[in-house]
Amino acid sequence: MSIDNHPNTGRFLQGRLRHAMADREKDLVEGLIVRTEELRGEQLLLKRGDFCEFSTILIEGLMLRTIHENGQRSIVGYQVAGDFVDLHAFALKRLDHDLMVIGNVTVGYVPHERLREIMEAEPHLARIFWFSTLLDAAIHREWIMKSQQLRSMGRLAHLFAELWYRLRMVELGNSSGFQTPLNQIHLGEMCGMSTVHVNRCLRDLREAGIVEFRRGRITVLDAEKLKECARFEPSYLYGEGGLSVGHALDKGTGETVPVRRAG
Amino acid sequence: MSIDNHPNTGRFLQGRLRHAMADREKDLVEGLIVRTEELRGEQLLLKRGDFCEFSTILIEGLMLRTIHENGQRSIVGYQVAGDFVDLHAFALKRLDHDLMVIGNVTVGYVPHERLREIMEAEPHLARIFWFSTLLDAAIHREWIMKSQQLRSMGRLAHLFAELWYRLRMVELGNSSGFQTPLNQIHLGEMCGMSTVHVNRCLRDLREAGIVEFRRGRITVLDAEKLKECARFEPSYLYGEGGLSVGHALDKGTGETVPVRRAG
DNA sequence: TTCCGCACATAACAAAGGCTAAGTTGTCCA
DNA sequence: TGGACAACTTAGCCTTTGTTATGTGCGGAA
Repeated sequence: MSIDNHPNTGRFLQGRLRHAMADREKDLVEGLIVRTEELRGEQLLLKRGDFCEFSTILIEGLMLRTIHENGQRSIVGYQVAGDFVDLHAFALKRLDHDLMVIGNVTVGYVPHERLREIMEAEPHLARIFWFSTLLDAAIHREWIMKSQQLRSMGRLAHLFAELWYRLRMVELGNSSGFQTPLNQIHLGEMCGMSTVHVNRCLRDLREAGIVEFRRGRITVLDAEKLKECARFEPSYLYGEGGLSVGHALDKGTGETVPVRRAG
Repeated sequence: MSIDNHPNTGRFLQGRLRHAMADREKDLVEGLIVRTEELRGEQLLLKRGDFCEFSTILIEGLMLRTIHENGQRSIVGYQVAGDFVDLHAFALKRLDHDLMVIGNVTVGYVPHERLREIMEAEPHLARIFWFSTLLDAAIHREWIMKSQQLRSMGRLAHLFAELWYRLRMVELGNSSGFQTPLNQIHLGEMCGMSTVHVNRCLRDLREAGIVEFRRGRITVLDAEKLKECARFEPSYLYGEGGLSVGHALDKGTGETVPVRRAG
């Protein structure tokens, strides 16, 4: 099935890259996809150490970046619909972590050969791709920060706040909450805590009137309290529309203010 | 002072990028530096939220990526001599974290304008720059994993193991250990634990005959025990020489083995 | 030399969170 | 309809870690 007649094309590429790309560029990127695949349940898509010759765009659903070490699994990140999941496989070649799908997922495959071609022909797109991987890194840093500064309830709240924010950017979820294929085990693996303790904290969050987690449905009871409890400050997601890649590079607008001169 | 007569030029760019670049390319990158600066003590180089028009190469010393939130400081990463520290400022423009120098440091400044030019003229270098930021992201992921899977003593051991490994890649440090400007407060901020507990764990590590920390000198007492205690598996640092960017992209060698076909 | 300040060290208590072991609920399928 | 199974829930105990308080040792400045 081509991307053009996929039922979810509407949401595709409306996420992190939407502000920085012209319509023509969006068409170009969509045209890179040589095949789409639908997957369901929890399964491994790519293994740590694999070499690959294609990258993956997440068209619909949720994907997890996991690392298995000494029998234990960690979830070190996730991607939502519209994300270019696997761009770093293009430059790294060998993956340093696993990619898993969860729930009902549609992925699109992009051969590295075609990526290479388009990046030479369209330097602006190349920078946007780079930006996309840098955004993942910024999210990683925020996760490191939260793991250092927040106790378990705050970490859970931060996860919910971030997920909610990212899902609303692609018009999934609304002001009352969102759906997710994650269960309490996943939450524990994402926040570095035991399942039992996840459950305790979920009860605390519910009783505090902040969020409610119930069988794959997250209901935000009080957005302000959630933000405060999570100390959630979304600027690291660069979601305000001014991704600035295109603008600053193409036009050199006055919005870039140097703080130290290098001359 | 130009980079050419800087006393530490020998180590410059011998780190993460050394295997992937031709001598000509190394010269090109060194030529990008318009000014070097020496700094000492602990000071802020760039602030979260700053916009900048240059990137930074760390020629000598140690730099920290920090995030201050509600009066508390987190160290979410660090760079060692030879690292291209600040490449992501080129594409992100607005920084999501602070950059601090610590100890005796020499930095080189590269204007974004020159980066832009060279990346268009030398696509291979552009991919190497991209790779460098992806390597930072891989390190972030490992930090997330270790914060989820290891208890405090293991996290500390992992930090020492990684630092030791990265410093030896640039010929700082030797088989017995290394020097560092970090103190116990920094260690706590890097591993997400209180200073008191850092001290407890350092005693445990010393008494277990694993590593000894003493006023800026880390002595590795038993490399095997250290590796085991930290569950340190350095493949995420892509340090084996096969960074594969140049190889796979330039020659399409047989070393890339696709695991899933996208056609 | 003496004093001051910073980094390091230790102890005692409190809080957070892990672990084991039971339940309970809901859903799917024979 | 009932049994199997997975996800969720709770309790109790114990380890890990944070907090507060206080002490020690070393190097630099007057």
